[in-house]
Amino acid sequence: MEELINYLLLFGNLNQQQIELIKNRTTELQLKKDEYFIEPGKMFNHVVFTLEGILRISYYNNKGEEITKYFVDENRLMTNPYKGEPMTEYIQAITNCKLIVFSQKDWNDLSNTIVGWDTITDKIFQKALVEKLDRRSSLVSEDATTRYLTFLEKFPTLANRVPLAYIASYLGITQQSLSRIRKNIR
Amino acid sequence: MEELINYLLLFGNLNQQQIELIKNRTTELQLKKDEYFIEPGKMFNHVVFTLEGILRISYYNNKGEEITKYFVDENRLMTNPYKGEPMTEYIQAITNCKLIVFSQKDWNDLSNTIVGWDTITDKIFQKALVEKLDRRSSLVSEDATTRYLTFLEKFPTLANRVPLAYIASYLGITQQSLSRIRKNIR
DNA sequence: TTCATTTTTTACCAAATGGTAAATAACTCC
DNA sequence: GGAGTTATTTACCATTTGGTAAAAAATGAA
Repeated sequence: MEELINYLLLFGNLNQQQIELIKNRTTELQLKKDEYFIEPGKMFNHVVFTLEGILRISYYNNKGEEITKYFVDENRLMTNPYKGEPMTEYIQAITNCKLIVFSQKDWNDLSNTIVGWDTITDKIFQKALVEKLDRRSSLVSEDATTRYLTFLEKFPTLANRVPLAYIASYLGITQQSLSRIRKNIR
Repeated sequence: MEELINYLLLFGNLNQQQIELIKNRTTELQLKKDEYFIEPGKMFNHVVFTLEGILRISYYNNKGEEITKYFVDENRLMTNPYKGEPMTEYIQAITNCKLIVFSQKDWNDLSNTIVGWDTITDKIFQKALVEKLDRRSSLVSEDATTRYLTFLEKFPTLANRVPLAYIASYLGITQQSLSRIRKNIR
């Protein structure tokens, strides 16, 4: 809970009263390892903050392969960027997760009550998007080994907590290749 | 000019008075083919709308290769997502360009004068980011031929107007490979 | 612990892509 | 139009990565 408040405070100011308003609107949700939180076709207009655990966002490409688009680790705010449209992606818990979930109604209430709420949270969402774009972008021009090394740099804590197959899929290589790369770099 | 207004109106309402305010704040800028508009290290807190021509956003990776991160074609609003920080990327005109440029001051004035300005423009910037992320993301898991076919689908008008080397760089392949792919798919 | 299941590693060969180099084509500037 | 420049294509071979298959290791359940 405090984690969320501290995170929000990095992007703007909130007084004690506003912080109480926020706390009153939060719901905790636990997910078990491997559990799918959201699947394609479902509406998802909630906002989620990750207290513990790792989420994986994935989809099936037109070759029928399941592609990991990105991971969401602890202390991140996430939402459906195509708000109002059915999800096209899966959200899956890779580990046991503890989440804070805002319903669309609660989120709107906060938006209407707290001056600057949208400014703060839009800043957060935009920053997350820009970072994701940069990471995904740099992968395109790198060879497989460099992709993995970059991944280790950017997400040093994820490598041991995420199954190899998901990392390989995120990097756009086969798991055999990633296994070979792991061997070669040590 | 009308193009910009029509574009903005796709994302929210503006009355005639507000439209006049916007028009009064616009400056036109022409760029010649191959001219660099912005280079790394420079501050760029402007907002640009593309009336005519194609821009290319690029950077040097750590192997010293110049990577094309994305193209900006006609009728798009663009800005530096790392506002306040020096640019890390180049913005180059690939063709002769006619742009509308808002200075930071003019932009802020609009933001302070027009109710809903930030809502409209943030929506535009976020949508652009989400689309870029999706496109870049899908490239990661595709082979070279599929990358090019996807590119043709998404940007049918760009293929003939952008030099092959830039497209290859955008797709993360060599220009020789792209040339070979072009031959094979006809 | 033991067995069954899942994950990761390894091996081998085929296919795709990269790197170097040169030829051809297209474009620019006098 | 012609010379020089730049962009694109082609060829050849080396290297990387993928696909199939199987072995080894790790994990989980009884």
